[in-house]
Amino acid sequence: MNKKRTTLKDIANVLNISPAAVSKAMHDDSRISEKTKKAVKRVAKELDYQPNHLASALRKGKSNLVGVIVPRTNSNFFSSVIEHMEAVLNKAGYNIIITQSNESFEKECKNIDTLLFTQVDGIIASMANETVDLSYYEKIKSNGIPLILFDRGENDLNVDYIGIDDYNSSHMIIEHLKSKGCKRIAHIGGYRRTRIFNNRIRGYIDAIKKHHLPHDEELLIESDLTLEDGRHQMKKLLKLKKRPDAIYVASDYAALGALQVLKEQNINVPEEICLVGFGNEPFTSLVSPTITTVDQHSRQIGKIAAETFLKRITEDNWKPTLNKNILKSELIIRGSSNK
Amino acid sequence: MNKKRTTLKDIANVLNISPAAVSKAMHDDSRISEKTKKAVKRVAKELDYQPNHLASALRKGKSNLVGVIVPRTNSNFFSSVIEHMEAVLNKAGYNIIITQSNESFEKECKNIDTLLFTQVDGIIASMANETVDLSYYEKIKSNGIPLILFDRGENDLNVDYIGIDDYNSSHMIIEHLKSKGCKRIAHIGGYRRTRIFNNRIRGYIDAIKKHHLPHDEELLIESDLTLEDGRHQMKKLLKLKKRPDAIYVASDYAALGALQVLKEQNINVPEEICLVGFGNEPFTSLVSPTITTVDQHSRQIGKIAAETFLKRITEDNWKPTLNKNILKSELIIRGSSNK
DNA sequence: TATATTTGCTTAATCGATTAAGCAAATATA
DNA sequence: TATATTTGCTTAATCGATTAAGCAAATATA
Repeated sequence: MNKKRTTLKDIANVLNISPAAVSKAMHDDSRISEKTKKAVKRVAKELDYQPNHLASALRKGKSNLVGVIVPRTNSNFFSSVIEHMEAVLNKAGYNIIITQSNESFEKECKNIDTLLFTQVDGIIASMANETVDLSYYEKIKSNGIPLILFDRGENDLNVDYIGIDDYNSSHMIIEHLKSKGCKRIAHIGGYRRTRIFNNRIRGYIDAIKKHHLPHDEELLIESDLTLEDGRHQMKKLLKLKKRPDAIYVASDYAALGALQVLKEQNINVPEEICLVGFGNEPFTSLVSPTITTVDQHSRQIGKIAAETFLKRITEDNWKPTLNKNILKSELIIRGSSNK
Repeated sequence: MNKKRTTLKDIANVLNISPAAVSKAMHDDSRISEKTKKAVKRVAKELDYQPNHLASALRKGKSNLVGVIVPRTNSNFFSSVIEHMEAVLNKAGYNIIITQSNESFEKECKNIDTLLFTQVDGIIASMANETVDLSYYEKIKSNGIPLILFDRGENDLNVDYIGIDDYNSSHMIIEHLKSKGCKRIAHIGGYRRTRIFNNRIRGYIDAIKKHHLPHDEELLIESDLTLEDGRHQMKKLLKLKKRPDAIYVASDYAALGALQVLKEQNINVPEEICLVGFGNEPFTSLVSPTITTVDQHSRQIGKIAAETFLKRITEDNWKPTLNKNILKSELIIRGSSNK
């Protein structure tokens, strides 16, 4: 019975005016009399009118939807970015469609297709670990809608990017560890092909050299940064002849894995080995000892990403260009390195 | 230059046939010749044709979008439910729009409006803690689209529901604790107004009585189940004259807060006090001691929720009715209760 | 061979909302 | 009073894809 939704035409019929007049009245067009506007709005309310979003999107050529692609939502960093991004976009009349790639290149491509198919007005994305081939992202660009990258981005795409200063973050960490008397600092880093992890590695190497600490090949490890691999790489490090006295891990998850191994082997943290993670995931302050880590200002990143999108969408003849927005990160010193 | 997207009409013009024929050819209509189909598909590929989803959704009266509302994505349970729900729905040609309520009733109402506005074909939701007024959910029902609830649901809405047997889960926990010799078992539960938490409380009370354990008012506490409140309520319990020797917490987050307090006060877990959480969040196996908890079969829940939606959408004259799908939960015994 | 059926398309309407163009009445200006 | 402008609407086209209805040619059947 309640099947049919109210349309502009229904309201028009009640008031004996044209649907066009109703449409204009609903949008407070200056050429419609106050009397008509009031009548239209009253009837709209009475009939519980809900505009058909598909029709107006089709006609206006914009859907007021923004697509979001993240490696996973199940991480405090990403869900916090999304939350604050959403707040800004909602205020501007946009809704978001969240998709997750689960760090898979294939799933990411599917997500891009899905979002383009859904006619989103723009895409805000953080790339999967696996992603090397950028042709799918080029597809977004050639579609003419804004593409904004955050955290995991690529310079080669020449689009807006929001992230933190990874290179400098490594410097902060190394300086902190040196100030605590650490002399042999290892780094469990991410894959070099991912720019942010490469920057952390470069920062690590340069900082080590700057402070005249030993730069030993066996102290620098590439990892997928999962908890499991964190465990695995930690075990490998502990088997070295010359053990490190500090480990800087490029992700909190892998750092937690490392911490588990250290505890299992009864190695005192931070007294024997200092540990630093990256990301300020909530659990870093929950485990014992609490883990020193780097805060990436997720709220700021979300807000700026959304604002950048809104800026691009209103610019008249905007062309995608590389535009980096690099935030300063914050070192959160906790138990695992505070000796 | 690349502004205009290819439309059916463009393909039609190239081949000198009607757009209607092109549409049918793309959908492999039996009344179109193989020759034409091949030609159409070839040209579609050449011109990189992407169907306009808005137009077909408007015409067909369905968007192939499913709205999802969860209290937060930043929890392993919900993100796992979503992941598996998505897999099933994608296979059936549906995409999902994820929204989070952040446990706020107001945000939840906004999300419902947003999703209805976006013309989703159905909504799969888990309710916010705050939600008592169900009128917004009634709005979904009166819209005529399927509403499927999971985890946090309400019988009064008379719709499909997928969840675990909370009442029985409490029994399993109490039996486990009794088998470990616990005699005075406290329960930090959720708000009674939320059905699942009420069921856990009822289960706790009935199991306590069944096993002739002391049912003491001061041992039963209502909480918002955040980590902070878990800490707070644990401290209160420790101040009791007759301390409990086991705590069953209705959420892993609050259980973690309780564990922190126990460790801070140098109370041995499980020897002095046993602890059991709920939800099998990943961190329960990461902290020390590892936390005994209840697995809610998130994968199953996501899968069944999606399948239920697909069933409802294809049913000819379906009327929403209460249809509970209750899964058996699984007790995962770990260090915090294994003495 | 004459009629019936099938094949392969076209025509035209439709899903609702929006907007350019236009028209008549009301009001302002010279 | 005659013309110009403004007000308040209507008409008709449009955004693309889809589909019911229909038509001519090809093929099948009597």
